[in-house]
Amino acid sequence: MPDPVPLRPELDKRKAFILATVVYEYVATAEPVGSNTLTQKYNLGVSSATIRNEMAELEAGGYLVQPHTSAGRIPSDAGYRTYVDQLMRPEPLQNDEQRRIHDEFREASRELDDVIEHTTRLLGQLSRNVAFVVAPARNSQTFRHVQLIWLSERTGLAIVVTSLGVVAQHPFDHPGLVADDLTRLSNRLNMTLAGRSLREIGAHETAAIVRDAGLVDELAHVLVRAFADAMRADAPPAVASSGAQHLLDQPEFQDLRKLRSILRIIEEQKVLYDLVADSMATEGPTIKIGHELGSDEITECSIVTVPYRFGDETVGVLAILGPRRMPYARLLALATGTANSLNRHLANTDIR
Amino acid sequence: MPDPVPLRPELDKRKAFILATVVYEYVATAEPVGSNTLTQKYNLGVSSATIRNEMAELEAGGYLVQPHTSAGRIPSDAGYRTYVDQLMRPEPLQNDEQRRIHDEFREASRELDDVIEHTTRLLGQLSRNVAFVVAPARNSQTFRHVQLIWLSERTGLAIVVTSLGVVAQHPFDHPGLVADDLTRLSNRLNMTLAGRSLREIGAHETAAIVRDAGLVDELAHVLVRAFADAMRADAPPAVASSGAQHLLDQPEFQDLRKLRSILRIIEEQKVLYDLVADSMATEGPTIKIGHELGSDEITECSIVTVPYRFGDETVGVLAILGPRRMPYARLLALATGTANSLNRHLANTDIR
DNA sequence: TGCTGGCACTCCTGCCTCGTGACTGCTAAG
DNA sequence: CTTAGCAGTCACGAGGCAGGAGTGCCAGCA
Repeated sequence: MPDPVPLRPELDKRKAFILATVVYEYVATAEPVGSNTLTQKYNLGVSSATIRNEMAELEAGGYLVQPHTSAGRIPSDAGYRTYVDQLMRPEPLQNDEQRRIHDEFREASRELDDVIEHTTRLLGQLSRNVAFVVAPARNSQTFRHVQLIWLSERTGLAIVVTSLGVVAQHPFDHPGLVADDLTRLSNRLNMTLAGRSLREIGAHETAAIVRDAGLVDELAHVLVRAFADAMRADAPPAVASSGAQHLLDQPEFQDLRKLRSILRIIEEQKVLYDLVADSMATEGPTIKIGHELGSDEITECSIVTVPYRFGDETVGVLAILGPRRMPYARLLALATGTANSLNRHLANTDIR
Repeated sequence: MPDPVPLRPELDKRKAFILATVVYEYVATAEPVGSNTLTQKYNLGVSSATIRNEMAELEAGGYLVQPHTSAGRIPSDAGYRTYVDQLMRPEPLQNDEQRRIHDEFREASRELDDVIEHTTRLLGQLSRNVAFVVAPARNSQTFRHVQLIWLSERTGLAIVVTSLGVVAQHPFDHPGLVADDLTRLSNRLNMTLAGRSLREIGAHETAAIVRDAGLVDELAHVLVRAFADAMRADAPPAVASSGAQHLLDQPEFQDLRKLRSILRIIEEQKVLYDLVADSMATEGPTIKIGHELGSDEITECSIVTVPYRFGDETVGVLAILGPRRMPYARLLALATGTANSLNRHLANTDIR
């Protein structure tokens, strides 16, 4: 049994450098890093024997692990964590990536679904990893407009427009619909609800407004339900994903069993959402490494998430999922840069 | 060089049975089928030597191939084709599958996107292969209603409702919008266009209607564009897919190179669409085997497609993609059964 | 003429062995 | 504290070998 990992004993400068270099090298090569590689490729000023001693201590401290006795070392979860928190140098976005992001959003549509889809694909391509994006939940949006449309004597449609331009529709049936009734009711609802958050608009409030409009009870009931359905404030947010094929390029996923469990996860929106839900509460980026993800199935993975905003509020998150051995600094820059562009785009999309 | 495959020389009854049995056995076991296996597992009434002679002739006829000298035989594309066209017995839908489909559509939503998404997942799960569904193109739908909504002095929204309940939105900006103008114009458009196919409604016709409404020229121009954008009749139809993880269960995709190229294809809606676009012109199901797919990347695959309908017209297709070694009869029944349920559901969804 | 048993031949597959190379940890000396 | 040297460990790949599955062909029989 290894000793329990001590809580971050101060690393001296040399140990820190060695740890950072092991991470860097392992991320680049996917091969366990040995003491000889370090002394030859990096200018350390000491011999490989010294590095061996240091590495042994880093292993004792829980930062490195050895896949087997006669192999080099690879970072542990704690090693990556220390690297990410303390050692990693922020990396600026490459010019061509910057440009690509800029171009993508310049010609982006104003339809939210399209934007989310395109953002996901963009992030998947640039990161060469799996990207997924949690779309804004209905309840983070603001009510703009409702229109009850008369389609025939017995069917109508409730259409709700929100701040992000999302149009939610819900059809309703009732014998004896009258166009004027619906128009009058639409106007009432609009006057009362405009500008308010979907979250705070409760069913009983709308019910009261509908009742005051003086409609047949039964019709009122149908309308309230249609309206509530169209708002659907509590529906789980959709999750779009892209780039699953990049997993195959990673040596850690040559094993088909691992690959399968991850592919299964990627196809389940609910699971993806659960993986990143808590990072929506955080202001800045979040990085989760291996076991920190809390799921046995993907202990070999890490996820970088960056929330994006609409108005003053976080409404969703961008995420990049890949092997723990991922270029954290680059992916962080990429996700952050994309999130910034998305923020700007959404702000311009607002239907004021 | 093998001789060119003769065009379907009549197979005698015994050859036909042997071919069918080889397909059946190979689909079940994924192992090349030898003459001994056939005589032992199936009651043929002749010895393995006779089967060997027959199989050699089937190979000469292009129906079977041998992976290597000392192996059994597997069906060629032509072998599968003959099996599918002439030998395969239709298989009824299993009861539990039937029930599952029924349940799924009973509680299906009335929103088209939801329905397509659920259908795709259903088909992926039941087929244990990759399923994808081409959503109805806009231009196969009928115009029901347009509503130009006034949101503020300078922004409005064009909302188009079609027969399938799809709501297309497009925002527009123009200084000095007047709610009454928009309402008046909406009414005019509705009167003229209701019930017509989106395909036949041209931009110049709408332009004429808008012009007659007596609006400022510039505003008229903006509205025509917004309306045309919302109709977007020429947009390529969306393609939803599900079940990629099932590929990993197939022995033919243990090779990561093959797997990668297929995964890449699955992520490209355009490519998926091109693979099945022509089968929308066909009345019934289509089965494409290996090279028939016309793409070098997926010669190891087959696709079963079944078109689905809305009103009198084919609007999209369900597809199942898997290894050539797929249970054609079962998947055909599955896709057909699902398409039937989808047809029924869409017919009920129509907003009359 | 068609079917069958027998037989030699081919070639994949799994298994074992063994050499090689890449590491390590340890020790003793600087 | 650092370093050179050295013995020890272990994964990995190549090569060889036996076993087995399946074929084609041939000669004999109904």
